Amino acid sequence: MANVDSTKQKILLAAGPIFAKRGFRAATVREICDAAQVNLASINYYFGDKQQLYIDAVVHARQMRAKQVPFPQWDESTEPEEKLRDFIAILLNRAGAMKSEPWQVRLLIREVLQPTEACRKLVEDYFRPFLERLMSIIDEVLSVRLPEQRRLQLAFSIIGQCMYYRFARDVATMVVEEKGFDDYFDIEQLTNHITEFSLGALHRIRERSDCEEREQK
Amino acid sequence: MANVDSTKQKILLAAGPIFAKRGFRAATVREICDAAQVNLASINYYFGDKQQLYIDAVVHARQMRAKQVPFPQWDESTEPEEKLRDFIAILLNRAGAMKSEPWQVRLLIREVLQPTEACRKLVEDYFRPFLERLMSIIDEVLSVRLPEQRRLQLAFSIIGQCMYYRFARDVATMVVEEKGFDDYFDIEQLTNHITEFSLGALHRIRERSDCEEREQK
DNA sequence: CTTGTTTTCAAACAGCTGTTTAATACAGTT
DNA sequence: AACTGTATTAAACAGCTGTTTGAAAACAAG
Repeated sequence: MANVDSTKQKILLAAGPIFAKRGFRAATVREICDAAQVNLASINYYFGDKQQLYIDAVVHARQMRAKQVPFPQWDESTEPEEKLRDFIAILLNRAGAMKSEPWQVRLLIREVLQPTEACRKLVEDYFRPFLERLMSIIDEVLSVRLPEQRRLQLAFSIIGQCMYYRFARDVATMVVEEKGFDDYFDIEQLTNHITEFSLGALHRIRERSDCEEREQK
Repeated sequence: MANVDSTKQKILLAAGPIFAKRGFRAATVREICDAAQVNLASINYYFGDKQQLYIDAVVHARQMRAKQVPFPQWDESTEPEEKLRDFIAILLNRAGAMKSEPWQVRLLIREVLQPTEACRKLVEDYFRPFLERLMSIIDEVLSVRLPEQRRLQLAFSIIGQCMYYRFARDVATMVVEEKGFDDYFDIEQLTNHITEFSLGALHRIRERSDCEEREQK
């Protein structure tokens, strides 16, 4: 039953890349069954219908991806600036910025751009904890805890910079393809740039908040 | 022939919102023809096939959107920081950040995320000039012209912050919906935040580049 | 082996898809 | 009034879609 070669498992493994490549609608059950080398009726037998197979495939992809790029172990001596750099590198890596990403990412991105029923779990189990972790790093960098909406805006500014290279990758590549793009837009370079850019902005905010405190006194 | 009520025009106007809502594949010629109140065969008669209608609809959407949110007139006395703020506001407005956007935007976003044949023109006529304009503003803010790849990275960091609120809008809304999101994430607030964040980062870069110049001397 | 259950299979189904066709209606011209 | 090129229409077409079906096969338990 729980064998990795079981029909249900074969379907689930074959469905992920195909849903990722074509999207829910364009992916056909015949293509999935051909790839899984199972009979056409198997999807309905094991999953009920195509939609339920899709939901299961998304959940499965998230579980796989969470293990593939784990967070490092930080101790108390780790500087918050160092944590921020790690976080940005992880986000760029998980998102597969500026390079062909694994199918799991493509499947998750589809849910971000056009959420279906599969998305709510995704947010609660995956995105929200991710965001909270970033916001606490921001707190450390700033040495103060700003109001909630400010923390969110700052976190979104950092996430936005990273995810842009995934969302708009094709267009960005087209725009600058003749300028020797590849050399300067690998993940390491992007990590350096986004970390520097964001730390510059955060330190500027800290300085100003220090000034305001002094003025109020 | 060129009447706005001509059959071809009716099809083009009806096709845009439907392609935007459903995507190329899920949109059906029957739905478009019903909405346009024309016969089923009219699309093939005037456009050849469904794909050509889609390409024409994308081009049409771009032309409409370019007029809807124009750039302001800047003179020589306009501060570069002011230009940057205007630019960010325009980008957020054009992208329809954090609110239901016009169908033209939705159609263009589809091309950014998954380019088809219609995308190349879009890049050359629309995105590339937009990017160049931003990079020249960055030059003004920094008072120096950095190497090309640095200018690009900086521009992408600013565009990425803005476009995040369009790309990940649904997820972002879900993540923070219970926190009184709406009040702090309208376009004006976002313009203030992203401008401040980006200027902080840019000014920090300018200071450092000044230091490096001084060290080299 | 026999029985009962689960799994697999080829075939068919009903519905929707983009496209084509041939007949018709409508202008403008001679 | 007859002709002509264009525009519209209802109908049909061929193909693909997800799903269902009923029987065959495989399997496990007694």
